[in-house]
Amino acid sequence: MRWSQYYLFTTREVPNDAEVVSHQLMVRAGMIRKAAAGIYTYLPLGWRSIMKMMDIVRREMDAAGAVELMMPAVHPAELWRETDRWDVFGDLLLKMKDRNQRDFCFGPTHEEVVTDAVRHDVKSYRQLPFNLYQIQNKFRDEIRPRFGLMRAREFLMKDAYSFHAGADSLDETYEAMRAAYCRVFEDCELEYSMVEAQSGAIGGSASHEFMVLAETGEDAVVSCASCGYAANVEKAECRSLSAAADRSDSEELVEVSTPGATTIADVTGLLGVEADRLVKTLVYETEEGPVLALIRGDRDLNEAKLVSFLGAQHLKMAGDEVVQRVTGAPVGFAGPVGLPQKVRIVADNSIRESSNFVVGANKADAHYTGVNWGRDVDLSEWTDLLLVTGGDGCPRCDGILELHRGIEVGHIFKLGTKYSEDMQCTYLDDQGASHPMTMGCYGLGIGRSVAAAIEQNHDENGIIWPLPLAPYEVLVIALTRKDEQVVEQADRLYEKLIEQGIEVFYDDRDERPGVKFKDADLIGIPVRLVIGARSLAEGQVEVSLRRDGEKILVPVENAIERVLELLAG
RNA sequence: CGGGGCGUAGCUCAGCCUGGUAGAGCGCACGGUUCGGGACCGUGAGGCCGGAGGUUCAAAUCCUCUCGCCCCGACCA
Repeated sequence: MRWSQYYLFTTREVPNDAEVVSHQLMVRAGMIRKAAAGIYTYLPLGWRSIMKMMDIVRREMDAAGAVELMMPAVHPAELWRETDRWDVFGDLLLKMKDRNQRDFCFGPTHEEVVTDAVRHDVKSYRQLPFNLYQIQNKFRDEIRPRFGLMRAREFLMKDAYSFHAGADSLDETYEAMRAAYCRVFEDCELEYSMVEAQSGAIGGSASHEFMVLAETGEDAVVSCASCGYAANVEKAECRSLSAAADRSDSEELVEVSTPGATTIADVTGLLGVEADRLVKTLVYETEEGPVLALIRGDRDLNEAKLVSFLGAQHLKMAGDEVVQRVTGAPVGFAGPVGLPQKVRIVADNSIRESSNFVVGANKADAHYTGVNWGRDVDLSEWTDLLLVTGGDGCPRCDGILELHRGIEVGHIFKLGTKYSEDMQCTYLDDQGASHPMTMGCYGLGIGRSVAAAIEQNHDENGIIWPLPLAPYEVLVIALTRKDEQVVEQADRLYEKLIEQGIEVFYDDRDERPGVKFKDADLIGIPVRLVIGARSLAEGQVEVSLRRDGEKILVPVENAIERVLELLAG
């Protein structure tokens, strides 16, 4: 493709609404254009990379035995009401009405639609298993779309759904999908990590996320270098923390005055104790009333763990009024001892084995010291509520966990029978007995993967495409339009490369060399072939890789050969 | 949705505090000089200052309301 005939406009300025580097570079390189918050046009150059990603995903899905189909983007509300998700998904569902005021939504995911199709078509265990996938625009009315394609409201996703007669069959497909996802991200040359994950709103039992490691990732993951354990911090476990306080339980319960000390830092400063001697008391609201959660003062609580322990539908930090009502004190002085009313208390294992803690006294400007479980307060509900972080002990071996940031580019779930039960998607077994089908589902963010690739592959001058995702493989630059020799040779080499089946982009614009080099760096095409008057006078052209920039002068007649060599790696 | 910030030319921004008829750089068009890492000179086009209402002789500027966008939190491929 000749640039002069293409639709590509780069910019020098970084757009004022782009925060992360992949977003900035995609806009500057003329790959995407924003239509509204989280809603983008994929411009021709961007669309090519997106299509490359889709091709890779298709190839691996097909190879893993999945079958492609295309489901509607618009879903009737009735299907979503069958699983209750019309309400559970909440405002994330982009809803609309048709002319008859019937409710519809734009599909954010397709469990309902695919299950509806399957329950009509499939009746027998003999027809199982199968795995259906599509690549389609999804719609989620995100509370906060951001970072360009990283969290968009309309975004391309590959979603697959497998149906089985029983868990063993699901396990096989799940494993095949896991392997296929690994191949996809390896094919893209991305540095990624598969981690244990929380299954979230989609539901189900086991689930794994595929994380591209990047500073700007919105997720945190921990991993163990010794045994390979890796998990999203939402899900991660760790070895029990070493006992924080002495075990003597000799100290007496004493109320101490702590005026204005509403934070852990305030209290440790005032009392001269370490933060791990404090117990943080967090007040949460659930649909079944308030709950207190206790955790060691130097650590954070993992709300996902609390939710699943409580089995709650909704969980949020209590507001000031609720805290006042439940503890009888303003925010900052809550504690488990001497509460004005009976409240459910859940305590983290991190504080179970230790004693002589400091807690809030449930009145303004006061804390207790020397608190001991059993003697001063009875705690019956113990569980793991810890938000694991770097430096914690690996739960599987004696290694130490490292903390990384990651971009969630894929997520696979064992759904079990959650949807098939709600929607009566059943089959008859060989005894003629009816069972709900066992399901799996497998999502992969197309645009997000491309954005993640840029996060991982760029420098101060622009994108450095991994070859498999590059919009074109080779960029031919005619450094000037004024020199007939240069133009003639560049045209010829461009045609030759096309004949070789190479995807080649040709900068044939009448621009100054500096502009062309800057743009070349920005759009990041992996292999560059420069034809300039100076070297051509000596019968040479210049071949280089975007990644290292090292320029090799080669005789014109060897140029194609060298380019092919570089492409081959 | 809570907290913060911003809407002025295609892009990045100044002007606003202290009201007086709209600015710069880049980009774009034309002419000229240039031509291996975003050249230079000249000329020019381009803005109901996000929208509505109000105060005022006079509003980009002050006030009210609205819409949009961005950042921090809960959500997720």
